[in-house]
Amino acid sequence: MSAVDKAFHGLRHMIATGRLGAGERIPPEGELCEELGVSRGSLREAVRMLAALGVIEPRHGSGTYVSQLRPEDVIGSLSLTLELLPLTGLLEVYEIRRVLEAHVAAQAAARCTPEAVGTLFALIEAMEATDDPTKASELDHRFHLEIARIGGNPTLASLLSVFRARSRKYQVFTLPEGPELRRKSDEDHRVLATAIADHDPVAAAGAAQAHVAQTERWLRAFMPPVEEDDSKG
Amino acid sequence: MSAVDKAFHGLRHMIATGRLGAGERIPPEGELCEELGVSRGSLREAVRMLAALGVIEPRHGSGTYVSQLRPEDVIGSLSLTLELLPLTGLLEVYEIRRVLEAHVAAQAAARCTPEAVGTLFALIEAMEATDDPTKASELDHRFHLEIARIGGNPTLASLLSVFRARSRKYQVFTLPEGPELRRKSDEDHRVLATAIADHDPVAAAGAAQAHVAQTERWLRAFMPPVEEDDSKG
DNA sequence: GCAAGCAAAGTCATCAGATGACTCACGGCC
DNA sequence: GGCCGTGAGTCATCTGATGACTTTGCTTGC
Repeated sequence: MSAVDKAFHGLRHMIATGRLGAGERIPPEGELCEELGVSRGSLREAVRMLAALGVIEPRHGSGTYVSQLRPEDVIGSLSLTLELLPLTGLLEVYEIRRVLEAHVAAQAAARCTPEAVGTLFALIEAMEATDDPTKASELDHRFHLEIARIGGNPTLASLLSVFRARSRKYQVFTLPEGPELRRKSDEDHRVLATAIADHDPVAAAGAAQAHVAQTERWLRAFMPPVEEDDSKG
Repeated sequence: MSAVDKAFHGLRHMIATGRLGAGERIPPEGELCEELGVSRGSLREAVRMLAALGVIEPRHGSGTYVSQLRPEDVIGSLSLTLELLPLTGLLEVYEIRRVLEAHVAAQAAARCTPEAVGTLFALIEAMEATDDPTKASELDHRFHLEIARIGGNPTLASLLSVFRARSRKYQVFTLPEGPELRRKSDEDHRVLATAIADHDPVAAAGAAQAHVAQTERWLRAFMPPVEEDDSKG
């Protein structure tokens, strides 16, 4: 076993067995090097691996801390790499989204509160009011995130969040056909939110599935290639 | 932006834009250091991060290669960290599994071929024939993997594979009640495989969902803590 | 007594150099 | 023609040194 592997599995084991708890600061590099029997360089590579996977978080000048180990911490690590998949992968992701969005919509319909319904319709109105495609996309994301939150499964919510981020890269609303697509999308949102407000899981699931399928059809039809994405260079 | 971040995003960008294609060998460390303007140490940390995420793969003495960028390459990176989540996270994973296993079962019922049916029943018989809980667990895994494969969505198949691995860590079959649980599990498998063979998506989805829910109930009931897992030290 | 600012220790970040280990292809040798 | 050694290329690891950042605690001035 290589030195980096030794350090990686050693650290992971410390966390798995509870010796290092969530949120806790891990020993400084020097101590860990001695305990694990590797050099600082190898240890740092192992630390970076776990950091990329959302398990630990180094803070310059302070120390390295175990993350909260919430589902979104670990699942969020996919967001940086899922968009590297080729397009066939994206279409497969849409199939998963159809199923899961339908499920969370049904769950949300069964569990939603009046306040949650208020939030949903507020987001819809904000979406309909704006002309900025970027802002609309952001509000769309928050709308679906809110439904997933109401659904009551944080792991599922973060998984869908990652999948949506992959889809959102394609910015379908900025196309010439954008306004028309947005109008249809806004309609879908109202149908979905109404079904949730009515506590009608079947209608909500159907509306969610149809909405995802619609987006997927647009994407198949226009298929704009994604090239650059470093908006925050 | 830190040196490691610069190297990480630089490499990721090269892959995202197609400058480095799937399976291709990336330039040696020295060249990349010069191009990205970082030291070898920082570059290596970035390489390790991408390797942990399943995007690239260093081979000692040969070079560093971009992975095939298949869905399982990227999604498989979750398998090392998902088991670090606390138990509440595991139960949330089961909810996702219920939905997705039901979906793939339905898809498999719609798409399955006679050969695939033969494979399924062969696995079932092997499962029923063995007394070794570990081997039974392995065959169980292959059985569900085969259904997911028939379902036709590799991304979904690898996602479910990761989720099942998390559940399998709990080794429910090694409990005193193991034999009885296995008998019930084998029954479930026959019902599921029969529904798929009959091209009955509704029955298949129901059987799959019931099977996952059953496993989940056992886990809630017995809840054996997971401590160690370094079988391959 | 208190608050602002400063100083020092602790920690991670980065770089540079050197050596070892492994892979692979080329060419000589049998 | 096949086998084997050899050397170039590449990644793996260690060591040492320096810089940057955070945190803490103390000093200083009011």
